[in-house]
Amino acid sequence: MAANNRISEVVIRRLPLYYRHLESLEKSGVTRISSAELGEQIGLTASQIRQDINFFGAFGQQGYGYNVRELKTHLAGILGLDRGYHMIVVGVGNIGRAILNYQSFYDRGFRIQALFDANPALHGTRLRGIPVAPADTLEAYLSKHAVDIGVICTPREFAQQTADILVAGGVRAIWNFAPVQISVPPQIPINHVHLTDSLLVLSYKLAHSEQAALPSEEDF
Amino acid sequence: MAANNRISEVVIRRLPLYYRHLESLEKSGVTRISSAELGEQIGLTASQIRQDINFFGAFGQQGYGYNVRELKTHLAGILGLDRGYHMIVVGVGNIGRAILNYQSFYDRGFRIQALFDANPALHGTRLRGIPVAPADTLEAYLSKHAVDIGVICTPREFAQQTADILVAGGVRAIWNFAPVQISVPPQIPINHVHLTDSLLVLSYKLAHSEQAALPSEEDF
DNA sequence: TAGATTGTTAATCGATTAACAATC
DNA sequence: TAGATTGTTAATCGATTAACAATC
Repeated sequence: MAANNRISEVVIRRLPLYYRHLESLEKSGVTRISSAELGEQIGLTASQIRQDINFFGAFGQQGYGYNVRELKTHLAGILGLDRGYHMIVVGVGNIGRAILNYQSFYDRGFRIQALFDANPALHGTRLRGIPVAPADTLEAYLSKHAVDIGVICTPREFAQQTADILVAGGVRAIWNFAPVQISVPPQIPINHVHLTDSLLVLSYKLAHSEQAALPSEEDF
Repeated sequence: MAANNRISEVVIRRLPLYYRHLESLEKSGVTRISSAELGEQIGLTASQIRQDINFFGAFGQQGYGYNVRELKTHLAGILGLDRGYHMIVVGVGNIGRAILNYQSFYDRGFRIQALFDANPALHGTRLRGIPVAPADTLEAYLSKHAVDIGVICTPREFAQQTADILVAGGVRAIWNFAPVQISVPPQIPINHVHLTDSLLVLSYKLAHSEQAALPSEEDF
């Protein structure tokens, strides 16, 4: 599906935005939309939206625009949401639990099969119905189960070794929340979520915003 | 500090990476580094690094490179980390707690003063020493305390109204974790953390990776 | 000093926007 | 059909890379 050859990263990163917005349009009962309307709603130009979509195919219709449900379905396919994914989460501290609680992941086909944690108090318990196994049983688990996405929510010092075990065990992609750089073989897609980076960008904007000039250092 | 006029977003988003890397170099005892070495280590060209840094000033020295500690200090200033920020977190579910547990935010000057939650069981308790107040006391709290950054970790349906209260109460920037689009006045910097987007990008990459062609649909 | 490496300008590359013929 | 809006090519804009003189 999809003429995928070398789509640029900036385009790929806009796809989830398109997808989310189409989902919400569909929920509101909107059945068709033009690139101009869509652009206005999500803050992009109509040109850019048409360009982006046309990297993958001609899903619109001249004189009409796009069928919301149809375009959404195409995007789901392009994003790989038309298949199911098996996920495991290693480390069920707060971030691990936050992910577990995201119902929308489940709805989009991302199924968490198992949880792993070093804390013995959690072993044998279930969180949201999913069993928590000892972290040192991860390797054995992977030898018996096919896992698509491994989510790393361990403390930073265990992140790399966890990634190594995941990759050796055949996990096909890594989603890393540990605040440390992790290296994996180049064919394994990996996404890092650096919360700190997001906060520092916000800090930059705050420090350089108009308002920033006015208030004094500390007013507490 | 800093010739800040209209630095492009892509440059700004690289600053935290530079900063984090310099921190780690400093910890390892590295005192000087050239743009070529730095580029190799973080995967950018030497040219790009020099360009990025020079938007803010000439912090290097010909024939020598950059002094790690000095450049880090400059970047801290540029990012606004040389001042302290007062933060509050609204909603202390898993994401709220995860943020609370990020020691590194505290170390960089982001101080969480207060927590708010709708759950009565939490009222009057403390998490990591920080008191949890009822969500409906947020407005009163803001009338008495100056807050720089408001972190929204509420369920999606309360996110916009929380943002409205924060902005009306004088909060200067918003960090939003609720999976919904929030609107605030244009002068208020806002950063959205969309975990779903990150997962969908990973899904895209997995669906279009080399390996993806080989395995069958479901092998479980 | 000679060697190294920055700061900065110029050249290239890629992404966005504009324009318009095709067509529903 | 006439009007609307896509798909797509061309023009513009911006970001990255290359090059090199300045200088430590």
